[in-house]
Amino acid sequence: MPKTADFLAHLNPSQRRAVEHYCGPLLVVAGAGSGKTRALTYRIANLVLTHRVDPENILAVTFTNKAAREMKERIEKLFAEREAQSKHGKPLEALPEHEQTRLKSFVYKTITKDLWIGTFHALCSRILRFDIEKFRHPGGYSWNRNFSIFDESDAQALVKDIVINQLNLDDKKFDPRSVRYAISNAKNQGWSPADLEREQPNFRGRTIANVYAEYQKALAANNALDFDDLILIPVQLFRQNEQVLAYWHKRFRHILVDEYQDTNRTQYDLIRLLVTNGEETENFKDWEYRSVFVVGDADQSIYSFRAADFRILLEFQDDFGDGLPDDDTRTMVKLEENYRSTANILEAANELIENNTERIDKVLRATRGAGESIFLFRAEDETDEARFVIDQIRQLEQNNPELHWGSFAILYRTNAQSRAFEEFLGRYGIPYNIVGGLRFYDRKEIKDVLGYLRAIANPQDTVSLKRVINTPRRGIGKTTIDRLESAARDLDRTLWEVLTDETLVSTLAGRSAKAVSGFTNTIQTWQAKLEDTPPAEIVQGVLEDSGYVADLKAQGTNEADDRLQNVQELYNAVLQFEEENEGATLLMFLANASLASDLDNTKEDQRQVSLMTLHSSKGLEFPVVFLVGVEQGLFPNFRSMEDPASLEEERRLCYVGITRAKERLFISYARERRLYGTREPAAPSLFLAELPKELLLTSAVGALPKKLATPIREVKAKRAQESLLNTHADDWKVGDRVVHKAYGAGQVTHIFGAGNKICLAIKFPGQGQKIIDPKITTLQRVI
DNA sequence: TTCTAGCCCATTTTT
DNA sequence: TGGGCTAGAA
Repeated sequence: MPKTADFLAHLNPSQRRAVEHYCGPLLVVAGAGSGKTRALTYRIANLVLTHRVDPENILAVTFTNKAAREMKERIEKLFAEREAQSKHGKPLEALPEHEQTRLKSFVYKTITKDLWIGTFHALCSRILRFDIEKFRHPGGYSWNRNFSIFDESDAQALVKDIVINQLNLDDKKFDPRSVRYAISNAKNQGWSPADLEREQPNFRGRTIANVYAEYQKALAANNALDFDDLILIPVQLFRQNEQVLAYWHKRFRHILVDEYQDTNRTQYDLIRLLVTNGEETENFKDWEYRSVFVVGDADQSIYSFRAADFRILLEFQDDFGDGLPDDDTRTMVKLEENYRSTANILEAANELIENNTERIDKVLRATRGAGESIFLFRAEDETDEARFVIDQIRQLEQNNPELHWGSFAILYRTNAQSRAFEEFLGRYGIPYNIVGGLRFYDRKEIKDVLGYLRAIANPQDTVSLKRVINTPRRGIGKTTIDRLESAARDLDRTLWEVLTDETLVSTLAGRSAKAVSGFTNTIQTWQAKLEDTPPAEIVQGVLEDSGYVADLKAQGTNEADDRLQNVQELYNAVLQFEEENEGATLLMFLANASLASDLDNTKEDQRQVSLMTLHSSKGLEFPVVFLVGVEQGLFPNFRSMEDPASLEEERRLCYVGITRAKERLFISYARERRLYGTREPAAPSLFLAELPKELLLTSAVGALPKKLATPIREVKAKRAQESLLNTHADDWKVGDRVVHKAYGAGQVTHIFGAGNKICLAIKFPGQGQKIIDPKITTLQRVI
């Protein structure tokens, strides 16, 4: 029998309840830093080990590739560790390298390979590769399994073309961007064009619905789906085809959803359909060998502008759960113990978020000491603010050997704020990394190469075809393309069909005709090899045959060199993909690339200061955090100040920012700020007034403190000293709250001995009573 | 077909 | 302030 206790022993009682949950619904309300990933991974392990659930029957959904990858890695490690213990009686680390590798690959083959862990989009695209040909669109459109996935800019371009060229609308009134936004929103609510029209029966609503209908038609003509379709189409398919739904319902007996507060209506529908096999939730009772386990934190819901709706989380109890009050319910667990931040930081976060009305009551409990005060700095302007922040970083780094550049993060509301900080970081030669910004797969050269690959895999993809038909320049200009396209329209054929029709092409001017057939030959050559050629070989061949690399080399500029390097990087990514996925096809690589956010988000650099928006910081933690630009109009942003719901979201964003900090938190605001070229006076954010005054250390009249009051090292020394002094019986009394390094928070229940020779009995929730000598073990008091 | 001056605009963005 | 896009020139 497996020793289940081995990995459950480290859990606190709430975590344990979550991890040991077997069948039925469970909502895990997981505060920041409360060990939510741990609960998820341990539960999966527990399902497999204790309840003998077949890994094939487990579906775990995340929102980011990074979260999915982390979960996979942690589960793999958990199992490998267990194997090492049971086979060798040693921890994994203690085994020789080759044995570690052998165990890991054994675990992969027998367990993790069969788990479905991934983002909503990746999982849905996998389902669609099986079943999209069974989907019946009401407009009669159809897709095949080679479908392309259009990214945001492809989608945007398509909408723009429809608004301006097809429907001849005024693009001032119907800004393609906001039209695209409205369409995306409709899809995320699960609305068809007709539904959208019903929801908004005015001229604007009708017009947008019209664009939506045309847009969907165009997507189908390209055999393409946008990100929203990847979720919406499976939902529609499940609703119209009982067999298909029954298959997946039977397959996914245990469904886990991470970041549940970020789900939108369509994603919720997908989960609900899979769980209940299409039945209404209130009628669904058949929980035998079946569960839905969702983890989230309404206080960290910051993506409502992406149609995320945290009310879905708030409604879970009425929806799947028993609906009983918090104290009696068996379908909700709260993880409130925070293992990340000092008590001061947590108290500030708790006080701030109390000002929100729409939430589940929850208070983060500290398991660590009070820590330092939060430092509030008033800067003259954005330059002064940057100077302050960089000064602090330099001093802290110098005075604290345990801190390195990677220990610091500068968090801001808008990307535009990064400039001033970059300047000062550059001036002092401090390495830094801006998280976000232009993504690898959004680079022009990468989109070009992927355009070729998509055109090969899916020739109906006219958007990709047009992207590369004259890249590099091969003399197929606008007029030629226009003529080909209008021929396609007249004959009701795709552009590709026209391009490959020799008779039609021969009507073009001689030079153009030759260029076109040269291009189509290249594409056709590789299409023929698509099935039985490894993707890397196709990529290399296309790069050569198309002249893309040759063209970049010929340019010889620095910019072209950079592009070449990125193309090389993409090639490496294909190779790596082949290595990691046995029998990988080009189609698989393309799906992966369309859904990947970045290549290098794997490496977390220890040697660079991180700069990022508050949104990007969710899920991360840093020893020292600078929350900058905390001013009215900037944060909260002026667009959110009128509407109470938006203001609450800004407050949650602030809450996310504060809870990123482990040891020290600095908050700053400026008296005036240059925005878009003009200087504007600025006022401190209302969020500052909501923080407890006694936790804030403020700079007097904005003067720069030369040195930090107490660098971390000194604080640590001081704490150690305090604990040494605390050895007199008089210093302790029953009821004192303390924090122990390994056991966490606890309370003194007995004091033994007298004078200098004492020891304490301390009760740690979930771990029983321990006898501790405060002279030997460092204890931190909690006030 | 390609280049460039000037115009407009401006949160956040897991996929 | 600066990046992206368009209209007009080369």
